[in-house]
Amino acid sequence: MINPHFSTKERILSAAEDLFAKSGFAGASLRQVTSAANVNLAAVNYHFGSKENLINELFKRRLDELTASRTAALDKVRGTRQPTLEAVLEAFVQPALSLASDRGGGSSFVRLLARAFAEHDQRLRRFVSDNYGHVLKEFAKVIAHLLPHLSKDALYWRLDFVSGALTYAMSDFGMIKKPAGISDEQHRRTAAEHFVRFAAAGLRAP
Amino acid sequence: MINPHFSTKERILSAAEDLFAKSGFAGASLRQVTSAANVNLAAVNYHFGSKENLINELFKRRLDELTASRTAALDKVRGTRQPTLEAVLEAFVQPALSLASDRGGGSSFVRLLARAFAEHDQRLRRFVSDNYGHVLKEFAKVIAHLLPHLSKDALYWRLDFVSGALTYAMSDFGMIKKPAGISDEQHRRTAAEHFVRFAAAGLRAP
DNA sequence: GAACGCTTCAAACAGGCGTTCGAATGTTAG
DNA sequence: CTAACATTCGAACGCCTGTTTGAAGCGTTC
Repeated sequence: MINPHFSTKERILSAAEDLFAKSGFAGASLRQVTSAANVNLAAVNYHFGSKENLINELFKRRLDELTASRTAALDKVRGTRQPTLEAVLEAFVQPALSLASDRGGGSSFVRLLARAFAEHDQRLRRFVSDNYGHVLKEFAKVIAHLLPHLSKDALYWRLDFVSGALTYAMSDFGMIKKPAGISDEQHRRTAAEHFVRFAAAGLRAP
Repeated sequence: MINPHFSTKERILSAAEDLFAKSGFAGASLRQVTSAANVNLAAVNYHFGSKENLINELFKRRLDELTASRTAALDKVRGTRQPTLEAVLEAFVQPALSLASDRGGGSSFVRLLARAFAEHDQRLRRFVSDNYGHVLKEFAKVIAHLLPHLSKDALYWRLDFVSGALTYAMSDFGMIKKPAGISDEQHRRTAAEHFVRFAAAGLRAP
């Protein structure tokens, strides 16, 4: 399961991602993680200091990547002459989708994100919103500009619905919904198309 | 916090609901639960058999209530001459909202539902879908009838987005989004209005 | 080769976990 | 009052938790 060529630190991160996604942060123990990573138990505290810090590093690794490619995609859309709502949404979804399809185990992380959102653990929520909230604000600004008729309140609610829809839909990827005989890549593309269409219409609601 | 007039069993259920919503099923211990409920530790295993069974009973108590009132609301809508999509969505959301506003602590349960959704614990998912999936199917049928132009696939995806958006938004009720000086009841009503409008438009997307 | 820093290791730590047990207590029926 | 039952209680069970410790294994540098 875990590639032995990777460093101890990376193997711990990968195994932790998988196990936390499967059993939750409290549900998966460090012994399970280190055993899956083929690593000594004490390695976690040596490399990460504590279980809690391991969780933070885990999010940092993926979210840095995710927000970077989201920012890039958004800038690209902004550069075009007439940005459409669909294009902005695409810029938001596509990076998450390619993360989920990453061979490096990003699909577990997508489920982990959904879990983190459901948890009302203030510490984790704070960490995420502090470090990555600004990207979401950028998207909100562009979308607000594209929907000038919408009140601040309504926009706020609808953006929340959009992120909820995305989070939960993504957390199911590869679980139950994929029909047999369709490639992962194709599955994700149709997922993205459905989502963008749905979200754009919802945001444009009268 | 916990009403001492209630029976041991009920106090355990209430305390468990709160604590599990706050810390997760693995994160909250029976000692925390029984201590919050002002009840002896052994009472849980005496009344419920095990922690796992306590969790099941917890869901049963609320979901029975929720699905019953959803079914009633749907039947009412079905009885009208020209059911609108908005009315059907209202029938789906309103029972969840009044559960969340229930003085009996239903608001914790709403967050618990969001958590259960995010957990990919097969046991729990199975329990929920086995016992309450038929109500969702009823809603899906009515909505499908109202949107005849939609393919089965598209409908499936969009219903998933809708439930994701709802779950996610509801899990935040009373947390950060409520502006000061607005009553809970009013807050929930505007939430429902925003949601129905958003979801209806998304479902109707071209 | 000795000394160094970095990493791994087995073992142990104190503490919390779900569950079980037998005695004590409370409640109901004859 | 007594017998029978239901519930509560404190204590303990064995197991698992995150973390710490000190020694052992390394490759590098003097």
